[in-house]
Amino acid sequence: MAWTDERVELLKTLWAEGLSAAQIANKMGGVTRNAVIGKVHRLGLSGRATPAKPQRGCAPTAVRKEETVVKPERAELRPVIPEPDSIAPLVLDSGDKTTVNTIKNNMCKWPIGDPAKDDFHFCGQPAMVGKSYCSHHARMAFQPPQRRDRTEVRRPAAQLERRRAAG
DNA sequence: CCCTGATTCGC
DNA sequence: GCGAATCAGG
Repeated sequence: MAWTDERVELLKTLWAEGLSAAQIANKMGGVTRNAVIGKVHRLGLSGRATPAKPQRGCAPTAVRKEETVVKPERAELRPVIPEPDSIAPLVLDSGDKTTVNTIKNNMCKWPIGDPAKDDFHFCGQPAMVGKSYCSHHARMAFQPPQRRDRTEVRRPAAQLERRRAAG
């Protein structure tokens, strides 16, 4: 399937409409979301409605606004990568928060805060049946095994073989 | 696991 | 120029 003028127009239109690359690819047919994204890039349409995102590589450097970055004490928000059934034992006594003593079997056990501190608690959202986390956190917990170290993942030789096998 | 866009690089 | 594979993040 080639990118005819009409198809490019449609692409630009849908992209401007706010549809995702996958949605556009699905609508147009004959192309995958990768093809759509690739084309979008070549057309210089990237960026769209996703401003607050430093692309990738986590190297923001400059571009800093003091008016939005205000964090006096950030001691919480620290996923410690727990295990589905063995959250580290910890103190309790809090009442309001979903602590180790108030959490139920059907509540999300995603830890929030530092297990060594008093404000440690759990997500507490309704967890999926048979799971220990809510749908959102359940996905987060599965991320690790996918990719972790990537010092030399861009090895041409490694990709080369993959290319020839699938390409 | 599902998804999103971003990037690379052989073709 | 194209787009699969992959990355990075949610």
